[in-house]
Amino acid sequence: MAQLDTVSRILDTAETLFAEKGFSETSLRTITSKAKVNLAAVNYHFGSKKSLIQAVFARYLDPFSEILDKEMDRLESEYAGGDIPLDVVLSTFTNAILTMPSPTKNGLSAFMRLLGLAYTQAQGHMRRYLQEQYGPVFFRFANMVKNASSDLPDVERFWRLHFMLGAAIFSMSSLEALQDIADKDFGEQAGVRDVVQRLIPFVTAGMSAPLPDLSASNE
Amino acid sequence: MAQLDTVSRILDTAETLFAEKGFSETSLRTITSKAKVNLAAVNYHFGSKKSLIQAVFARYLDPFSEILDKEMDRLESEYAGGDIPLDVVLSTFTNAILTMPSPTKNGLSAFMRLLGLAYTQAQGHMRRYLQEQYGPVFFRFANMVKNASSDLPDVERFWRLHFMLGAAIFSMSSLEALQDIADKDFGEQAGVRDVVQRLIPFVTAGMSAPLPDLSASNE
DNA sequence: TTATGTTTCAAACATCTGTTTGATAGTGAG
DNA sequence: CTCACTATCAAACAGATGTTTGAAACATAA
Repeated sequence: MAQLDTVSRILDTAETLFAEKGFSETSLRTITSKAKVNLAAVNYHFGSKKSLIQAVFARYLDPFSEILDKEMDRLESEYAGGDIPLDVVLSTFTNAILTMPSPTKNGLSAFMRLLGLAYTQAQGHMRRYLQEQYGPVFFRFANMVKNASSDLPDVERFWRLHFMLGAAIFSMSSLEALQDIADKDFGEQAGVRDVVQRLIPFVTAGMSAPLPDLSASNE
Repeated sequence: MAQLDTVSRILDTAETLFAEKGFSETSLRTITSKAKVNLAAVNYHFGSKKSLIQAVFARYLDPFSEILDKEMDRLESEYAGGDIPLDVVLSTFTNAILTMPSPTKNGLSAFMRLLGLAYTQAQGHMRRYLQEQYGPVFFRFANMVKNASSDLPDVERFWRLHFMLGAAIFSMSSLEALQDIADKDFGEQAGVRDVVQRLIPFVTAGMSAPLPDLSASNE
């Protein structure tokens, strides 16, 4: 491995360790020793551990949100005001993920794990940071989904969007473990692309499922 | 609140705090002070923090797995060797969750959050514990799903099962946050039952979606 | 060269962590 | 009552954590 500068080495190592063990389970000492930099380097370059976590995310999400934004431009001009099918909208999202030049060699399964962790583990600062930083782009995407499923009641779509999100984040964040099982049990060596390609029909069908009967009483 | 004994007070408080902030983010001192018991009480009654975490899970999963097992008995005798529709199988699972007498007042959204955390956060001991302790029941359930979707290739079903799992765990673990948004944006006060009732058609449709085209090259 | 600003480093800091200890009550049986 | 057992408590323990410090090394420009 080429001798990168201190900042990059910290980011790479932190990303790997965070994805493996979580944020609070990864100490600065583990990061810095594995990255072969001094302990104080993190606080010197990033200020705090929190800021380091945000920096790890930014390195992925900055290029991704940019690509997604451009892809949505392309899509809107291509369909020129006409209706965009739902599966096309969804594929745009996943394609943006797949074509994104990975900032590190830790594939995007690492990043997906991070996303999942950020959503479930970090209750406070991380979720707020993500919303403030990348909210507009995802809001735009959510709007495209809305237009592509205009027959769906708003509330229903809201929940289904999160079902979709859950299916994606959960399976992607456990990707490596699941790939191992799939390989052992079925002899199939699935790449990230294969899993995504399986995911698309699943969520598309879920989005166009018949409406539920909510006649039962509330809790 | 009635003055419960030390063990129960610890379990209740630990459950709430774990669900709110995660396992490693919750210290024994926070638990014991909030539960108004001595710090040493946890180690005295449970042995260690790890064992406390497992005890919190056991209090939910022991009755749940028992109910699920009996429900599967009932289902098999009712259909007497015949094919059981997929949505019936899935509803059995969710009904087992919904009808389960909650050991605490922290509804089951707290427990769902715990499950999600255990799957994503606790990398080692927790997942192993869950598998060893409750593996057989869930294996039996997975088999029922298999019989109810026999037209699906094994690999495909494997992945879709995890998509399903992700949608459920993810949305349930963020349930309260999502309910707040749904209430604010759409004026709908959805209970746990409503969300589950929305989830069923979504995952059922996903399970019976058309097979994906995997012609593209691997990564 | 000197001077200036940036980066690295070992060491220490203060605080928090899970766990253990030994003393002190409380309880029920013989 | 006495004995043995269980439970609670304040205090201490040993170790890990994020962060800060002040000196040293390095680079760059005047």
